[in-house]
Amino acid sequence: MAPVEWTSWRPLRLAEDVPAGTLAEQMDGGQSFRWSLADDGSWVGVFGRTPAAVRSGPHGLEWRSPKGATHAEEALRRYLDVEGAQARLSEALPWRSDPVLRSARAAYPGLRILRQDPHEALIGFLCSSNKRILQIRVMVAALATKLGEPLGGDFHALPSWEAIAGAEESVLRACSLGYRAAYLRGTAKELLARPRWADEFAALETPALLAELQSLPGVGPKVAACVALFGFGRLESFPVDTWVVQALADAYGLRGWKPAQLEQFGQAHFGAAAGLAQQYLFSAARNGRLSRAVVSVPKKPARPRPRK
DNA sequence: GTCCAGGATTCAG
DNA sequence: CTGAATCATGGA
Repeated sequence: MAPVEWTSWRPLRLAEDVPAGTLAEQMDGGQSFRWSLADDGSWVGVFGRTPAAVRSGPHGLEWRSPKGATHAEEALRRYLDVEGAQARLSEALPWRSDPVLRSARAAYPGLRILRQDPHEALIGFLCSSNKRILQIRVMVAALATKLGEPLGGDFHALPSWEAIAGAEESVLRACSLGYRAAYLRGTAKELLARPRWADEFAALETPALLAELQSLPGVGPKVAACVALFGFGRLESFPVDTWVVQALADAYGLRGWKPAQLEQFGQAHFGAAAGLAQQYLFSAARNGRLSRAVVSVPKKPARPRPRK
């Protein structure tokens, strides 16, 4: 395997600067599971079928790709939302009146929701249940290496549904998937017959999208919310995992609330970019940087509203 | 050994 | 409908 020849580093010219701490959280904070920290401090990985590297350099965020890659810059600018749509959405979040959100947002300035493709998000979060981020990354890397198309160097695309559905049991088991192997195979078998599934799903309103996602094996409320947020750009989606449960209990006084109730609270309280607010809180909570001040103690709704 | 992880599914009530 | 048990694996 010939070593990869990289282009020189080039600036991305962001709407808002991204410090190294924010970049680390963005590339390895539980959104995508495809990026690794290289010895030189840069983040190296594959998005879609494009290998790339990014780093927080002396002149802001910089990128490079293997020589010969076409459209890598355009794709990366989209992936990282360089154009700044999320900068405006973040500004519009209620951080002025919410000191918990304000401190979480200040801890990770410039943090963005990665605009992953649906395939990447779905495979990643099918592996995510009851697993830590590091282990999810290992599982996804094994899937790509064993079943994904080689992209040069040691880079591999994520496996197609056809490759997953046709994989030997021993191969999947060697990816440390545990019981999630059945989730992946089950979803692969259903989507194998729907090559346009991502386009069909993308045409749905968010409630219908969530319902369609949850009809897949291994996709429950939380995984569906993550795939909608990270894979389909539904910024209003508010995934509730164990960290968000703890963050909302500690900092918002919402002890004893069930996940569906917390999801309803998050969307009502944070609005159109609730998913982005969720990512600030998730990152702050997971890294022990969440403000402990209770900002509000709303009344618990009598019944969680069904997701429709 | 015990507990937990960006939970989902199945089953008892 | 809700809550508990179960699932496979690895790290703290």
